[in-house]
Amino acid sequence: MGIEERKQREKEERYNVIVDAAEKVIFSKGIEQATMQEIAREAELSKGTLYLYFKSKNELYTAITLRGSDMLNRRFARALGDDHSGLELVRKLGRLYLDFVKEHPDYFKAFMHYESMSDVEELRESDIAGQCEENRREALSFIIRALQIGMQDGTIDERYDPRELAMVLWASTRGITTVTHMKGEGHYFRVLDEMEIDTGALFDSYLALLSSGIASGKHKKES
Amino acid sequence: MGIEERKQREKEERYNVIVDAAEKVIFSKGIEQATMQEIAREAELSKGTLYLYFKSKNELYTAITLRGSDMLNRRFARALGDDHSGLELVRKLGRLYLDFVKEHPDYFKAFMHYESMSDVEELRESDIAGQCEENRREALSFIIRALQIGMQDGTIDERYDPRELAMVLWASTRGITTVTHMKGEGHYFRVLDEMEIDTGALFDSYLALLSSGIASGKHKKES
DNA sequence: CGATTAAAATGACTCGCAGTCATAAAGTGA
DNA sequence: TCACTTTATGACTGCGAGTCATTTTAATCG
Repeated sequence: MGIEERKQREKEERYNVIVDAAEKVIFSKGIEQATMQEIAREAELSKGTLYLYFKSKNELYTAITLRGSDMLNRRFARALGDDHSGLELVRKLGRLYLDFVKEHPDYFKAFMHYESMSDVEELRESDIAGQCEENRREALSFIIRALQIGMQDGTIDERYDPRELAMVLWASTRGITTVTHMKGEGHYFRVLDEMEIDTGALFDSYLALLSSGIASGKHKKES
Repeated sequence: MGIEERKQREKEERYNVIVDAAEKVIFSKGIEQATMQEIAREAELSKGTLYLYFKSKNELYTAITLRGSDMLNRRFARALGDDHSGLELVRKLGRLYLDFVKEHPDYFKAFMHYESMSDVEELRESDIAGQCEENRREALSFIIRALQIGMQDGTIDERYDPRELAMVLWASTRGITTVTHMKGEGHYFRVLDEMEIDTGALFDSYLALLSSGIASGKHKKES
């Protein structure tokens, strides 16, 4: 009796069709200008149906956030499988994040929006937001693991608390990627345009700075 | 003939009355739930009048952002007058930013919203947003100055490009303050709650990390 | 196969708000 | 007091999020 399963599958399929449509519309006109009507049209469904799958427009946008964070975490997970030193792994994770932002600025925008909503009651009731939180936890755990590997193989200073340090790295890297994101097409951020700073160089500076801070004595590259 | 001046003054006064009212309403219910009608009531003016002073609800919120950034910059400016080493100044600026966020989370929320709007056309036409950009430039220039002071007095490694480094510091500090902000009342950020990390300690770690990265050789505090 | 019931989809409708604009009031100057 | 300009008003419009009574589709059973 595979009927239940088939129904389940069809439900997931519809869910994905809707999120696909939402991405098309929201990525092209922005969350504020996008309307549920248009997303419904794009998905070839009625507006009402959208509300059978998502509690609100915001939750639908959260589903997009979830997709982005899934993708990012998959990349992180893959990198952790590689055979690198802990310090290299930490750098690698940072670089993957940056690449992701450059490659998928629309998902990053969704991340930003999700964060700016973090004090809205509505979020807490949403399963989808719950999964986003789970992904955040996982991402952080990847960094912690990389740090622990580094402490074992001697590339990272073992006097740090890996959990605290992971949070510091996560947060500060997020800041750098935000700036990189805003350097992109169509953002109003004058100073960034005027100082003709290359964001690649910016990120390299950042990594060098951090590396020298977290590396164990013998692995610091001092001039 | 002080009539023109008086009119000017009255205009500014009304502007401030409106922004005061907007703060009351928006800070208490959030930008999405706040209505222009209610802000008008709070300001004891009609809704139409609000639109004589602000192009849109978003621009009104931008005016709040401007107030916040003015306040922050004033604090920065004051600190730069103090007699500190460059390295200490850089740390001081970071700490001032953090204190500001803790003291005025609502302004910081406005900052976040302003950033998440940076790709909306509308912003570019707004004088008020222009002043926000000017403030960003000024804030960055404070950091650059602190770095230059440090390079002169020998507390900061002079091999860095101060402008690039300033941007790195600005961006990464922003990331840390964001996390600190989200640790506060009513934010949905599970990992942060579960790991019972103190944000004060987090910031200290961050500062220590950076300091060891940017300090000149003789000013590093190695164990 | 109908017939019966359950589940999913629909789109017309409500409601609330951002933003407008014709009208009114207040201020200015002669 | 009148003519004219500037500022304020709130009724009004348009639009879009979210709802829900109704219809359509699909599963279940005799």
